[in-house]
Amino acid sequence: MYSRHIRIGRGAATRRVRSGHSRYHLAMPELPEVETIVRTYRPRLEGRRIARFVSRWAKQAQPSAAAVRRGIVGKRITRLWRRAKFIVADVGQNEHLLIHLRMSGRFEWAADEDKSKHRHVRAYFDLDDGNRLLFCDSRKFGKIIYATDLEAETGRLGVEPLDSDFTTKSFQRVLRGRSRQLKPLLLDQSIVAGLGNIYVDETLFAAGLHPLTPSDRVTPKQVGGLRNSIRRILRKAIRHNGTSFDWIYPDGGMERHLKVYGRTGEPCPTCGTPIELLRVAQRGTHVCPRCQPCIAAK
DNA sequence: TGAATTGTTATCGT
DNA sequence: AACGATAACAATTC
Repeated sequence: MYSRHIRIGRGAATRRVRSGHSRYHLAMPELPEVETIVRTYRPRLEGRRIARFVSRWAKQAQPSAAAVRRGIVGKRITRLWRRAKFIVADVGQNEHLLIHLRMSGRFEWAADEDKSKHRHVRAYFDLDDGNRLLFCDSRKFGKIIYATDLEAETGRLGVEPLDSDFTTKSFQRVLRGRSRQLKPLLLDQSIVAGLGNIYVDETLFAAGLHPLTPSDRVTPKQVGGLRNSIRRILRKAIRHNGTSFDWIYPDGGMERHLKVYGRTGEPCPTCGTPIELLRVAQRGTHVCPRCQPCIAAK
């Protein structure tokens, strides 16, 4: 077992990567991680009836803990799927349980013998097969939502990047129609849904684009490259079960394939120039200054 | 101890 | 006014 330490900014927390019992946990579930979770839990959740729901931190339940309980208890989960970073459980005609993990949310089984994972239990679901599903979330930013109108919850989300309607042509219309820095644009869930800090940095590097590039300065060829990079990297990340920096996603393997994220100061895999850490849209942002030249605004 | 962490939303500025 | 950038916020960790 090895660990790698990464510093972000002056005096920032040290991250221990791929360390078995790390207590430095900075999980950031994005589309590939949520997809992995859905695939992992689907066999044990689809077809199950929810016998009990208990909320221990009511603010995370919407519209209220009581409304979630009334909405889902006694209902059968007919389908578990994903929309952007939402986990969606269909529990009836026009009835849905949506879970957003935000920064630190995760599922655990109460029966798991490793009880060290059972800290920060904020809610749990008892199933008709006797299993108890825990919702753990140290930062309490996650959301548990009961919705009869799915559109009201997800209607503002943009295109699914892996869907066929995410085309270079449609993406180009979006980029050309405004002048906005690429990184905040890609983080905006109402445009392309599901990207977060890790995959935005990775896709911009793959496309050779600087995060501050104004969207209307991106050439048609570059738009195609960026769109293809987004799809290629997300698919690859899903294939590797997402990125795991810690115990929250113990089985992910994508972190070994990240080229700039979390690699400040390390040589760029393409040209050897040290990876730089910038702050863009309040986020730690990793770039190769040579492969991703900065382009001025119009 | 205060700075760092993310996605969403409110507010500021041009 | 409309849009883009920025700050605030949720709470926790060391």
